[in-house]
This record gives sequence, structure tokens and C-alpha cells, in this order.
Amino acid sequence: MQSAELASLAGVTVRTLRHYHQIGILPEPERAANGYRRYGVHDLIRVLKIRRLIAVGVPLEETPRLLDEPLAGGSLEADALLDRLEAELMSQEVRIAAQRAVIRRLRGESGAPDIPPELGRFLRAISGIAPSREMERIDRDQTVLLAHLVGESGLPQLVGFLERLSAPDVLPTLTDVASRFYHLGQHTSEAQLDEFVEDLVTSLDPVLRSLAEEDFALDLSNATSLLAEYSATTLAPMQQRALAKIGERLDTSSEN
Amino acid sequence: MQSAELASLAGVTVRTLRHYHQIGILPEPERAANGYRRYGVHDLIRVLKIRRLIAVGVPLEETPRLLDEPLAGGSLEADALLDRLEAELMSQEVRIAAQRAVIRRLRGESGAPDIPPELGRFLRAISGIAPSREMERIDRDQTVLLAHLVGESGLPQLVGFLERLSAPDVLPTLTDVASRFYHLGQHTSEAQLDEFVEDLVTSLDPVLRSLAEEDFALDLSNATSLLAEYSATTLAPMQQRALAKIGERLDTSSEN
DNA sequence: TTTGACCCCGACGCAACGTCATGGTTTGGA
DNA sequence: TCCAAACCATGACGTTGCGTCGGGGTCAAA
Repeated sequence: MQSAELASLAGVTVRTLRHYHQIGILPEPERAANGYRRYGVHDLIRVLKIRRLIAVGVPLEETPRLLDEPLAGGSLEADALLDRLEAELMSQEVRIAAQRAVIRRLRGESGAPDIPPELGRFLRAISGIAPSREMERIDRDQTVLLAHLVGESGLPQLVGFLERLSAPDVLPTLTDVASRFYHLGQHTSEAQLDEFVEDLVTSLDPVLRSLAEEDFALDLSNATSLLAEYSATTLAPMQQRALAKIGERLDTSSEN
Repeated sequence: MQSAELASLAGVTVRTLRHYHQIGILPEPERAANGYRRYGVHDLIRVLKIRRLIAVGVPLEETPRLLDEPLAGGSLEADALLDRLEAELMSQEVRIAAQRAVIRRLRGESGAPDIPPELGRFLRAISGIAPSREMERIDRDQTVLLAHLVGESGLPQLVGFLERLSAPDVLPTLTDVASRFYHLGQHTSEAQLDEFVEDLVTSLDPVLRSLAEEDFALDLSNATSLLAEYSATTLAPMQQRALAKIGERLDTSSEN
């Protein structure tokens, strides 16, 4: 037999045989006068065994241990091996299941694949009123950031928070406020800015208070600098001023 | 932010950031006077998005396509992407299920991991009478070879064949014959050899005939040379002679 | 004698980083 | 004030199981 014949008999490629020679798990056979390798049936058997082992997940380098001395109390070692292999498979299955869960939820929410699936529907609820794709992107970026900063444990809280904000009784107010926020810009007068802040606080403050009472407390204390940096680098100056004023108002009103 | 800070915030290693720079999916930020990279919150967001994508199975190189233009009719592309990802996961699950099935059967049969699990119990049935580990190994090797040569489609046939041979009414005869075959050697006289062949044919011929009638026809025609080579290189001369004689006897007796 | 179809060896490529090796910078504490 | 610890940087090799060139000999049939 020469290489191609052995390869086709064993169901592998010639390159595979060469690889097995290189890493030393398949002994080099004798050569013919022209330098060609001449394989025998024992080489075929060896390759077949190797393939059986990799089929159950054994790494190539470990195959010699199992092939060259499978007799000496092999049962124990074999059991341990099977345990290791199955543990590996189980962990892979867990990973795959998690990935599929995410994919399914992404499908259900029809969201982009780079946002947390739990928040997709809230984003969709607001995306309609964003006046530009740029604004949409900003919302999404901020969502990604927030979702990560609150951590896995904070995610349900965040979801509850957004659920409250997108409830039928609040949503119209919210979209109105958001739309006005989007359109803040250089053309906005000082009076208009103050009016916006006033409207926002009076319309949303009750909701925020009720949320605070319901223990929806998200701890973002060690993330404020990041969020501040985000605003500073992405929002229009007028929008930043609005945020600052809102912050002041909420601080003073919560001191009561 | 410098590297370590961004890395810990994003839940990755510094090396990972460097890798993302190298393959161009994360833009190099500006440097401080000392050459250190100075990251901003947008870099953090970018890394977080990348991590979300790889978490669902997107290869790193494809992330820019999804991150830099997720808005233009993205829904279609996103759906196709999810389809691809899920298909990939499904194929992995199939592979894993197959591997686990093999492992489970190996556990059940408690066989070595390099033999087909379906044949493990037959091997065990004979392994007890093999007079040496060498003989055991030969049996196992031959089994591996045979199982591969008959192919996936032939395996059930082979199993049926062996089932018949290891049925309670035949097994004692078989073990007796096998044991005598194992012990053939230089010390065996010509008369003893002939006697063995005779005994074997008379005791097993009926079984073989009944199997032949039941359509247990295994086509090994294009494998005879391999099997012959195997015998020639592993069996004792006397054992080879026995096989040859058995072959002759069966040929002539089947001509009837 | 010219194709194909074999054979050989050597070496790079892949995916997503881990892990040195080597050297500069900054900072808090003895 | 000086040192150790903890940052930062670049560069390069290692991992897994082969696929895929590139360059060059060998052997059969046409």
C-alpha cells in the first residue's frame, strides 16, 4: 500500500497521515527504493483506532497512551478518560444551550444581535421617535453600556424599571419627553430649555418616586463617571445642559 | 482609562484588547505622552458589543460588518446571520450527541475506547480464553479492522453474525474451537492439524450454512487481500495453515 | 514522449487569544 | 530617597488538526 491507498481505506487524507507521522503517533513505515512509504495492514489498523479515539474526543497526543498499553488495568484509566470526555462534552452542551437561548430570544425580539435580548423591546418602543439614525445608535450604545454596568444581577431590576416606564400610562409622556429631548439644539432658547426641564420633572417625577419606593434601586455609583463621559462625548451641548439641570432639580426635589 | 481598567470593566484581558487592535476590529485610541493607550467609554462600548456578538457565535472578523452598519435593512442580514449561527450550533449538537452516545455505549460495554462499542461484548466473550495478551490484542485489532471494512451498513449484519455465533447453543463449541486454534503452534503435528480442521468444519459448518440462508452475507471480496495480509503478518505459521485448510474445506463443501 | 496521477519535503494559514521575553513608567511605602 | 509592585509597551512563539500551496521527483498509460 502507498499513501493514497491507505488514506482512502482509512477514510482520511494523505496529509492527515503525514501529520500523524510528524507528531509521532503513527510510526514511519519502511520506504521503497524510490522513497515512497510502504504501509501494511497494521498501519491501517493503527489509523482506524486513532480515528475511533478522536471520534470520542480524545486529543491526538493522548492516543499513544491508550493504544500502546490498553491492557494493564486499563479499565480504570479508561473510566477516568470517559469521565473527562463526558465532562468536556457536557460543558460544551451548556455553552451551546446558552447560545441558542440568546439566539432564540433575539429572534423573538427581532433585535440586533449586539444588544441584550431582554432590552430589545424597550429599544424598539423608542426607536420610532428617534429623529435620526445617529440618535438611534446612541440609544443602543447607551443601552449596551447600561446593561453591562448593572451586571447580571442588576439586569432584572433594569428590566423592571424600563417596564414601568413603558407601561401604557407612562409611555405617551415618555415618548413626548424623549422626542423633545432629541430635538434640543443650538436653536433652543434658554426659556425653552427651562420649560422642557420643568415639564419633564413634573411629568415623570411621580413615576420615578413610585419606582424608588418599590425598591427599584440601581446602584450606578461607581459608573457615574463613565455615564458622564458618555454624555459629554456624544450628546449635543444643549442636551448635556438639560441633563445637568434635570439632575439639579431631582436632587433638590428629593431632598424634601 | 488605560488598558487594564478597560479590560477589567469589559471583562476581558489586556491581551484580548491588543488582539482586537491587531485584527482591526477595535480602533487604536490616542496615546498619552508616555505611549500608553488612553481609552474612552466608546471603546468600552465597542468591546462590549464585540463580546455580545462572539457570545452568540459570530467570528471576530465579521463583527465590524455588524457593528458599523447595523441600521441599513439590518433585519434581513441579522436574520440570515441568526440562521447561520443556529445551523452551526445544531451541527455541533449533533456531533456532541453522537460522541456521547458512543461514550455511553462504551461505558455500558465497558470496552476499550478504540473498539466499536457494538462489538465490545463479543470481544469480551472470547477474551477470557485467549491464552495471552498478545492474542487478545490480535482479536481486538482484527475486530477493528473488520468493523471498518464492512462499513456502517455492514455493521448490523456483522453484529447479527456474531450474535448467532455467541448464542448459548453455539458458544461452547466456538470457545472450544477458538481455544484450540490459539494453541496451534510448531508442536502441533500434521495429524492434529487435520483433526482440528475436521472438528471445526463439522461443528461449525451447520451454523455457517444456516447463517448463509438467513441472508447474512457480508461482502468482503475487496478486503480479502487485507485480511490475508493480516493473517500472514500476525498469525503463527501453523495457524495460517489451519486457515488455509479451512478455506479449502469450506469451498469444496459449499460447492455441493 | 507527454500527460496525468502518484510520491516526497517544507512551510505558511487558521481562530482567538495565552504566555513568555524584554524593557520602560509610575506610584506607594520603608 | 530608593526599591518593589504594578502598570505600560512591542514582538514573537504556542495551541489543535489538519488544509493548502510550492517546488520537484516517479511511474503508468497513451
